[in-house]
Amino acid sequence: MAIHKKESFTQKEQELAEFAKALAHPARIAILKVLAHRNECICGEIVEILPLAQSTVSQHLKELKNAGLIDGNVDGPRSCYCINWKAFEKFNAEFSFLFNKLKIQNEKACC
Amino acid sequence: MAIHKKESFTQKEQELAEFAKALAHPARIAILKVLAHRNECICGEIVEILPLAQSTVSQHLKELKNAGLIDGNVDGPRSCYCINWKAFEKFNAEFSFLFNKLKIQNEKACC
DNA sequence: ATGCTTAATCGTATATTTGCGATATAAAAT
DNA sequence: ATTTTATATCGCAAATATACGATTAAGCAT
Repeated sequence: MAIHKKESFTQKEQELAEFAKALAHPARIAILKVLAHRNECICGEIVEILPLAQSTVSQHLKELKNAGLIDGNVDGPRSCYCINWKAFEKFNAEFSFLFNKLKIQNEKACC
Repeated sequence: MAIHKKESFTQKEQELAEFAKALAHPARIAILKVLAHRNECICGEIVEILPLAQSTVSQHLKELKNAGLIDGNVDGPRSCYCINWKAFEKFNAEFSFLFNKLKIQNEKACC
C-alpha cells in the first residue's frame, strides 16, 4: 500500500471505517461485552477472562480507547476502564442513519 | 501473530467482528453508499467514482461479497452488484441487540 | 528503602490488508 | 475470426495488525 488512499475519502466515511475497525476483532468485542456487563473493570480482570496475554489485552484496550469507544482512568496501580456510551451512541446513530436512509430509498431486489 | 487466537472466541463475537471488518475501510463504506444510492451498479461505475484502480475496487467488492453484505450477478460481460439488505438487517440487529441490551443495564458514568 | 502488584510500552516475529500493474477470462461487437 | 469491453485474478511490494515475552514505570505495603 505504498500510497495511502484512505485520505481521499470523506471525513464521515473515514470515521465510520475507524469505528468499524475498532470492532473488527473478536477480542475487542469480548472486551466490550465484559465492560458493559460489569459497568467498569480493571485490566487484570479482563486478562483473566480472555485467552490472551496481558500485553495483548492492554494493546486492545488502547485501540478501543483511541477509537473513543471506552474511557480509562488510572486508579492507583490499576487502570479502570468503562464503555463510553456517548461515543457509542454517536457511531450507532451514524450507521443507522446511513443505512436506514438508504434502505427507505429502494427496498426492491436487484440484479 | 504466530498463533491464531480468533478461534477461541464465541461464534457471535467472530461474526460481529467479521461484519465490522468488512466495513473497516472507507472505500468499502463508499462503495456501499454508491450501491445504496443507485440500487444496483456495475463495477465500472464504481471504479469511475472511487479514486482506486479497477483491480482494487474489484477486490473490495469481493470482500463485501464474501462478508455477505452485497450480492453480485454476472450480466453479460459486466457484473452487477447490489446491497444484500437481509444480511445487513441481520448484523445491524445483532449490534443493536448487543449494545442496547447492555446499555439498559447500566447507564451511569464510571471510573 | 525495598519489594510487590498492576499495567503500559518496547521489540520482535508473523500474518493480514491494501494497492496496483499485468494477465486471464468471457461476452459482445465488428 | 478478431477486436473490443468489462471484470476477475495473479503476483508483488508496502503498510498494518496481531500476539507475546521482556522490560519499564508507578503506586502500594512492608
